[in-house]
Amino acid sequence: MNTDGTELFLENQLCFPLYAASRLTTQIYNELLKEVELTYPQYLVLLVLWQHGSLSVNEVCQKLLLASNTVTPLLKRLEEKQLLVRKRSDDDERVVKILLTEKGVALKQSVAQIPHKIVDSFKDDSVSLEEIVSLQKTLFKLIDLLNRKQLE
Amino acid sequence: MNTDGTELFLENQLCFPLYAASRLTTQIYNELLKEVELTYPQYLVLLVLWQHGSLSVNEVCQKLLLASNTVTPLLKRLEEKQLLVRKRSDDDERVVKILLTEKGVALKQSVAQIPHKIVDSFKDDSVSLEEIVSLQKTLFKLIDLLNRKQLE
DNA sequence: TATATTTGTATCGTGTGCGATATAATTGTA
DNA sequence: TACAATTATATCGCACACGATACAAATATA
Repeated sequence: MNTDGTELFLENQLCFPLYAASRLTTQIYNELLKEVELTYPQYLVLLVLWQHGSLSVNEVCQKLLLASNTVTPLLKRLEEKQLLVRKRSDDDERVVKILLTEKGVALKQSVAQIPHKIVDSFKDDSVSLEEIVSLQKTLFKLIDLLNRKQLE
Repeated sequence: MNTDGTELFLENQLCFPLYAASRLTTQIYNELLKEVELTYPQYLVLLVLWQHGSLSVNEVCQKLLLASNTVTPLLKRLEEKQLLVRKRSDDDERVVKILLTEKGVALKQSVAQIPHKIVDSFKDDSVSLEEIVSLQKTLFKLIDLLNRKQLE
């Protein structure tokens, strides 16, 4: 294990490929999301709401690893689109609950075919399923590590 | 190989971890870059210029996989900081050449210790060097694949 | 119970990313 | 040589991200 190599590796070859791969993947999503007039971050918010039902702003933040200064405006835009409603909690007046509207619930059907299209986008001999599985595993470990560092 | 599993995997577990890991990693860089008053994208521009010397706007775009609508304002901010100069090429009047100033060249020394600090940030038992190497490899394959799709 | 601290959400300002488009210079072609 | 297509760069508008900060509600503590 070469210390110099490790440093250069992390320096020039880990952060940038993460940055580039993230942008390129998001671009593919955005193309597919165009027809339902959603952005990728908006789609992420809906994904967690479809999965978990009603959540507080803070819970959405936790799931997406984003802060309220990003999530609040995002939720406002989704409320303008009438996909959800923001409602102050009665139990704790600080908490704002996010509730999907009928339109918001219904939208799930309209994006149901996106996973298929994404799979098609990725269909290629250059990256195997095993590699993707391994990639995903390591990414989650990395996220966990970085998330812990951040809270220190 | 389960087709359903693959779809769900790519759908919910590849794009989001890329997005989250990229943001979290960039945040660590930004903290370290604060003292030299650079952002992470600005640092990327300087990295390619330090490595390759004078480049055209288009060459910077190619290296960073960004378009001119992102890179041009980035270069303008770096020019305001007097780290580089933009100069129209004589050969081809469409081309703008980017030249590092003395200050821009000198800044390389000020960020020389960042790789060490990043390595420290990542020092953890949860992710091995082998995993990171494998991660990086797959990311570059993925970038290549996505880049090719984009040009189609 | 008063007050200090913490928590949940929001606001503000700056810097990206990027789709759409514009413009000028160059190249290709009839 | 005209004129169409391409190329390099820039502009504009919008939607994030995020650091810094504000503020009210809840909780902890003296």
